[in-house]
Amino acid sequence: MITPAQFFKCLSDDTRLRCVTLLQKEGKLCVCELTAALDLSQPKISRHLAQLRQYGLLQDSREGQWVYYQISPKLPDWAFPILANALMAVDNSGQFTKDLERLHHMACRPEAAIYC
Amino acid sequence: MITPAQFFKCLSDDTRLRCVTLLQKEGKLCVCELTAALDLSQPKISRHLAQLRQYGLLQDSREGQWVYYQISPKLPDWAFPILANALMAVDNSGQFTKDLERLHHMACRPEAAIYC
DNA sequence: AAGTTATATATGGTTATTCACATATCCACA
DNA sequence: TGTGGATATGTGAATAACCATATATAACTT
Repeated sequence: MITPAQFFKCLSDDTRLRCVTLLQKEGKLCVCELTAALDLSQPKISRHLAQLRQYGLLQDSREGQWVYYQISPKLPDWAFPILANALMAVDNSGQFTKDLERLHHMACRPEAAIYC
Repeated sequence: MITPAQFFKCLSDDTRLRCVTLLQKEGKLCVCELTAALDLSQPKISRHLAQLRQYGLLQDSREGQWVYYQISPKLPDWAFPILANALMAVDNSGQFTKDLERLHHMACRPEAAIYC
């Protein structure tokens, strides 16, 4: 089980924090959506997601071609309030707002792929 | 001003997390009290405290021979709930309990120095 | 002023983190 | 079976973090 220090280390990198707070807000996103939202290279995102998955903070699930990530529901009880507070900490920040905008304006999001 | 990622990095090391949560619980402690409570070398504690001070998470104040540290009251608003949750996360853990015990059984704590 | 205690920093070595670039794997679909 | 999009990983380099030991500063005491 993840320790508090390990948990905070997961949130101590800007790329990881942006991924986690986006997932906290949006529920479930695939790698390509996170790549578009954060405007970073796919390998970079993928590595950080793997790290978060290995610590047990994220859970992945494959749906055909896409791998979706979400906050793991199996986290210890103390973790969830901290995630909620982390979201409040970054909400209203310019960075987070831009990430959300890029996500919502993304062309051909997988869930909407049928319309492309 | 400290960023959320920097703030979480402060809490991502076990030594720093133990210092911060002890201070969160006890209010104000000097270096020698923290050294006794954590049962670690004084330079190690001092370096981590300096780091926390430089990020603005802790505030120091000299009182004669002793330098006291406390959680900085000047932290951004989002930081305080996270600190409260961090305390809940480590509370009831064996480590935190032992740290508190060592602190309370410490011989000649500065505040009680007159009785030594 | 000298000695003692409390605290801070400097140095050097080891390990961990992060990144960019290239490449590999996995899956869907033709 | 092959092609392309989505995701993962291997590698090497730059940087940062951490630790132990030794040393330095600061203040109180006698």
